[in-house]
Amino acid sequence: MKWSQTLIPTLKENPADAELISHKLMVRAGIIRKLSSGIYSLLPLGFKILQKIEKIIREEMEYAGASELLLPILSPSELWKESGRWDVYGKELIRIKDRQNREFALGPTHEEIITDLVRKEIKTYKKLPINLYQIQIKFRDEIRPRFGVMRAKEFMMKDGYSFDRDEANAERTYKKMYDGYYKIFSRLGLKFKAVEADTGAIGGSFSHEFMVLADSGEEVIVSCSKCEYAANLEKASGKNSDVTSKTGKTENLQKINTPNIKTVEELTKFLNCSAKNLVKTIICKADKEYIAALVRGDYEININKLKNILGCCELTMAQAEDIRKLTNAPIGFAGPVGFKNIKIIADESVKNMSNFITGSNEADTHLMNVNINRDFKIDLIGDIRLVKESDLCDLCGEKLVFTRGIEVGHVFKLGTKYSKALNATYLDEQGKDQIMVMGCYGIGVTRIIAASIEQQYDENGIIWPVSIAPYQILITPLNVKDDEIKTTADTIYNILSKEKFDILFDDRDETAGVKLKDADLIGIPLRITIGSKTLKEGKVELYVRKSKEVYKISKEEIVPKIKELISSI
RNA sequence: CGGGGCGUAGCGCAGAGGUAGCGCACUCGCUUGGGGUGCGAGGGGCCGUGGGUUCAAGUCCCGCCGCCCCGACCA
Repeated sequence: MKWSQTLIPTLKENPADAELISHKLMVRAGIIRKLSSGIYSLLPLGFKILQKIEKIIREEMEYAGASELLLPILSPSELWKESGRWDVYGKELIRIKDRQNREFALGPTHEEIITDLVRKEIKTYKKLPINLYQIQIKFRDEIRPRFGVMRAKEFMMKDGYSFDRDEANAERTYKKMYDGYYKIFSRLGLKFKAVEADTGAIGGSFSHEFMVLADSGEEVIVSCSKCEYAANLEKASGKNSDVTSKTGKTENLQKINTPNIKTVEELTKFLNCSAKNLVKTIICKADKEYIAALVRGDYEININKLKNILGCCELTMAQAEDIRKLTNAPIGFAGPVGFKNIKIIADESVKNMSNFITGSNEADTHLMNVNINRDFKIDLIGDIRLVKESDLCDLCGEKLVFTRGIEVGHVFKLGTKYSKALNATYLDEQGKDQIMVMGCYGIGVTRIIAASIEQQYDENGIIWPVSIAPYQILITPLNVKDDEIKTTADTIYNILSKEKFDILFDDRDETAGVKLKDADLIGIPLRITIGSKTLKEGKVELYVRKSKEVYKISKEEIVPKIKELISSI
C-alpha cells in the first residue's frame, strides 16, 4: 500500500481529551478518530490491526473446535425477558423501538440469541457438543466511557458459546477454550495473566479473566508471591495476616461518648486504638430487604461477594435517610446491637473478635466491649471483604501481591443458567430430556489494540509486535525527487511484494525528518530506509523499530534478512 | 446520577466589554532533502447553542447541549 493512497492522518500534538498513552498514540498515529463520547471510527491503519488480531483469533478458535457464525445485533426483548435479563441488565442495555413499537436491545452479548438458536436446532445428544462463535460490534451504554477504545459504548468483540451434555464435558470444553486463549494472547505478543474472576452480569459458576499486565490497567490483580494463585480484586480472598483471637475474659458492655466521630479513622484517633478493634456496620439494600454487613474496621466490604452470598439481584449501599430510619442515628453510628428484623451478615474477620467497638445506633456514641452472641446474633458468616495487600494467600499462606491489568478476555462456566431459563434441552440415549450445559468466552478485540500499545511504546511512538502490526515493513525513500532513491525504492517494493510481505510504502513528498518521525510514531516493526548516503555504498538500511538496530545491506540480502528478523522479533 | 473543569480555524492554544489572534496543519512560489528545513504570499471562524444585560458581548448573567476528569457502577 502506498501512503499517498490511503488515510494515515498523523498528528504532531497530543489530543487535548486523551489521558492514557495508548489513547494519545492511537489518535496521533491516525488509528482512530472520535465521533462522540465512547464512539470511535477505526481508520485504515486501525482496521488493518483489527483484522490481524481477528485472523489469529479465528485460527485458534477453529483449532479449538469452534465454528464461526454471525448473529443479529438487534435482539427482540422477548428473549431477554425469557432469560430474566431485560430487567437485570439495567441501563447498560441500549433499548430501541421499531415503527410497530416493538422493543429491541442492541446486543451487548448474545447468550439469549445463541441459546434460542441452539434449542431450536439441536434436539439430540448426537449433535453435542457444539461450540459457536462470532466477531461482531457490541453495544453497551457504559456509565462512563473513557480512555479511548479501552472502555467504549461500541466495540468489537469475539463472543463464543459452547453447549455440552453435562458438567464433565462442559469442563473439558472450558479447558480447551482456556488453552486456546493462552495461545491467542501469546501469539498477539502480549504479556498477560489468567486470573479467577467474579461472573458479574453474565452469571455462571466460575470464570477466568485474561489480563494484559499494565500499570495503567483499570483492574487490580491479586496474585500470590509463591504459588499459582491469581484473582481479580472483586473475586480474591485471603487470610488475615493477624488473626484477632479471642481473649479469655469478656468485659462489660459500655457506652462511650464520641461527639461527631463518624469514620473509622476518626474513631481510632479519638480512642487511640487500632482499626482492628472496631467492627464496621454497613447497611445495604438487597433487592427490597435491608441487611447489615459487618467487617473488621481495617477492611472494606466487597459488594460483589456480599451479593453472591445473599444471592440477590441488586445490592446497593443504603441511602442516608434510610439509615436514619433504620438505626435512629445518622450515618457513622450504626451497630449490630439491638437490631431487629435486619439480617446480620458478618465477615470472617469478625468471627473471632471479642470486646470490640461498634456504633450504638445513637448519635455521638459508640459501644465498647461488644461481644458476639452475648450482645447480638449473626445470621450468616462468610467472606464478604475486599482483600488487603497485607493478607496472605488462601492456598499456601505466602504474601499476596497487587498489580494492575487490562481485561482482554473472559471465559465463563455458565452451567445451565441460560439453557434452563430458555429451556434448551436434548434427548439422551435413554430418550430422556436433559438440559444443556453451557460455557461462554469473550475477547475484547478493539481493546487489545490499546492494551498492546500500553505494553510497548517509547518516547517516539508505538512499537507493534509483528503479529498485529498493520504492516510488517515500511519502505521510506528519504527523497522521492531523487531518481536513484525513487527507483531503488520502487524495485525493493516490487521484490518484497512478490514475497507476499505486508508493506507500507511512504511515497509522500515530505522531508526526511517528517517521514522518519511518522515512521517511529506508527510503529511498523521493520523499516527500509533509502537515502543518498548509504546508496553511495550500494546499500540500503534495515531498521528494527523495537531494538533500534540498523543493518546496512544490499538489495539481494533484503529478503533473507527480513525473513530472519521477522521470525526472531 | 453527584462533584470539578473545558467548549474560539482541521489540531494545540491565547484573547476577559470597543475591528478575532498565535503555533502547527492546509494552498501557491522558491528553498531544503538522513530526525518535524528556511523564506515569502494566501485560504479558512455564527467564538458550542438559545435567551438576557449593554450604545456595543468570545468577553458579563441565565438556560440548554457537548467533551474531559474524579466518584458511584461495570467486560
